[in-house]
Amino acid sequence: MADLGRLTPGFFARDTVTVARELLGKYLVRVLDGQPLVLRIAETEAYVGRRDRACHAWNYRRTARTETLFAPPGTVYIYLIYGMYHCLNLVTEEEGEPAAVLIRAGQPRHNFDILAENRFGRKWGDLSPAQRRRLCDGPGKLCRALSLTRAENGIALGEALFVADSLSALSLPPWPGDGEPPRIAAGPRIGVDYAGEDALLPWRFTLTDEGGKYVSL
DNA sequence: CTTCAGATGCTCT
DNA sequence: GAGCATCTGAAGA
Repeated sequence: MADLGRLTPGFFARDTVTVARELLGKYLVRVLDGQPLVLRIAETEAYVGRRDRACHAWNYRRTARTETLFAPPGTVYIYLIYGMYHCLNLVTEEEGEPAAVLIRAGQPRHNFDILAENRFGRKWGDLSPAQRRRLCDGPGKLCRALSLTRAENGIALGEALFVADSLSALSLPPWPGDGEPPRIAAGPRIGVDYAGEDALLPWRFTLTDEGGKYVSL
């Protein structure tokens, strides 16, 4: 029953903007030392190399870094940004089409103490309300809380990291409000001014329900 | 609540 | 050598 409810490569082998929208409300699971750290995905962005100047692999640009974007759908793409933070992406479309969804924010759902330790070096109970609210409300913070680095770049979704459809698929109790159909807003992506006209594409998606408190900036 | 400077190192020109 | 799909802490409104 463990694999039921996990998103498969087929989910990711589709239009990237659609995948970015549909990942909202799904559960990102990071398994660390046998413990599942669980976030409800609250903010995503689509990057499409074929046509998108904001994408590292724009116009099929192939370098050591972008090589992962050409991998099969469901591959994990993690890169270092500003010398000290990491960004988590999930590769989409057919193999050879360089595209991915950036996971920008999530709401803590399970193993709060480990998430808090990874990010602040303290347990959940010792965090201020502001720290709790901001635990995973940005791509760098999310990677820190989940202990994801370039060590995980290029792996396939599987044992160490995967996306689940529901909490029940993880044998976790329901979370109040998570059962409702997600309300979604779209807007321009963050920090891509260098991309010219493509910076205006409404390819950033956020939850606007309770999850709206957990999206970046 | 807001703005702002500085951190820090990899990637590509 | 320039720039980057970011974050933090300090200072002010």
